[in-house]
Amino acid sequence: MCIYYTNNRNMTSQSQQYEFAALATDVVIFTVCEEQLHVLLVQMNKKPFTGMWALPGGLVKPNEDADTAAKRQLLEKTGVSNAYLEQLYTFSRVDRDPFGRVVSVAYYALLPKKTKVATMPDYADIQWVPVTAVMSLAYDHRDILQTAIVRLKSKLAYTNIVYSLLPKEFTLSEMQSVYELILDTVLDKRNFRKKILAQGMIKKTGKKQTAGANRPAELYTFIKRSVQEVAML
Amino acid sequence: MCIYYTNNRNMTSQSQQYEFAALATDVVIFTVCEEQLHVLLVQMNKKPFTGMWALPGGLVKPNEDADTAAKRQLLEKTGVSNAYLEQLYTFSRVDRDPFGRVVSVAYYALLPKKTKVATMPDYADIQWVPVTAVMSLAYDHRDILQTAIVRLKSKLAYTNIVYSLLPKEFTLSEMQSVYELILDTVLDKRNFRKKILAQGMIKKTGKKQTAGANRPAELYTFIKRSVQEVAML
DNA sequence: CCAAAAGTGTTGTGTTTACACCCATGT
DNA sequence: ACATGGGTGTAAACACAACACTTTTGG
Repeated sequence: MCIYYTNNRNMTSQSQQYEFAALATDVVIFTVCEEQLHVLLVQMNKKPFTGMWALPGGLVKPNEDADTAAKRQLLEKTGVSNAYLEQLYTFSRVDRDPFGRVVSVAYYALLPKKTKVATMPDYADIQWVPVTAVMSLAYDHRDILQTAIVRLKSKLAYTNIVYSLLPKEFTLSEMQSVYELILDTVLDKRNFRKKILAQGMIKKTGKKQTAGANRPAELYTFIKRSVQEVAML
Repeated sequence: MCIYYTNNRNMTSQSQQYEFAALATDVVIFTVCEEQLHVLLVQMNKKPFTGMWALPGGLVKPNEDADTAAKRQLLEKTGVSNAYLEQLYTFSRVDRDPFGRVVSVAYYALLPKKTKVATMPDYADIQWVPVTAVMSLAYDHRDILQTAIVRLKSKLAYTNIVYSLLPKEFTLSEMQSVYELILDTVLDKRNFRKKILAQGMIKKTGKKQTAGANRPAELYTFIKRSVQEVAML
């Protein structure tokens, strides 16, 4: 665990004042279920945070860039490999990790539904938690989560990423409810449908979804599942 | 230059597969002058990039977080300490630096006008360059610059940060021209003025600015110089 | 008096909002 | 038959886009 860099850029005579940092990623994994925005949290079983909850994360390996590490974290924790994943912000407070200089490149991911998660040997527990129910978290993870929520809200309004929170086929009511839950607004059903359909981004599948004692809903699907900048609301 | 971390988070028996990285910041410093968006570049005098141009940047010190390091870079290169400065993105490609693992937390800064810059001993030269004239850059700095330009455009449209590119007192024509240059659009003078004045973010100073053989322009100033999310155009 | 940039309103068009009832199904 | 959520149109208010001439100054 001793690494020697000889000739680094800008490292002149006073190079002893520079240090190396451990590089980590933490991933804020969101999903919508039971009419609430949920985030995936792990419970730590190591000191000094034993018993506390934290975002899933870990060190970046020598042959990985941060994106790859985040993708790996997501896969390890959820088994999902094709979710929406975006770099969020880099957190580098000197004292953010009690064990030393650890810089975290934070990411956030969006999953279409509550995926079953397996408890991992490294953690005491792993759970989906409604964001409104999140109390204190280890490290600076509260800040990371807060930053992720702000980013998610703004991305929902200005892009079509809502597709990554919805299953392949979905009803317009489901879609509207995702906006209402996350943006904490109430939307007019008729106006919402008019606007969304006018974007031309989704189409009817022809199928219908029967759910209980009411009229079955048309199922829609996204024509393109790629991010585009569009004013959604 | 040998650093030993004993007990890091998530570092279990297989910890030898983890490595430490040097942490750097690079700062994309923008300004508008001579009817063009300019970026501040430094010319390297060290191998293997001797003679090539790059973004100003350097290693983060042990007692600094990335924000502080970026602020220091900006101050060292321009003498400016109160500019708009925002984290942009973290670049972590494994081979982005030929000397070893260097992760760069990139920032971008906005200055109100072409500040005189002093050549520093560490660099062969330092210059304002129109972004359209930038050819290849050292490291992955071309990507960083491209990312910064995209971010700047979107921030200009959705926030009031244009204040950070304008002097304390400015004319509406100057303001319009900043939008036109950066967003590469042509705006209608009357509609622009109507909209900007309707935001209520700027007010007349009462002073006028005479510039050549024409009618003097009213000077305006921002009521609040803080970032707000507003649809500007 | 000419050149050059500053300043100023109106009208048509499109977009957004507000709002209430019928439809299809399961129990 | 009734409870439940799905689905639909219209009118008024507002925002946006297009458009041309007068004003003030310096040379």
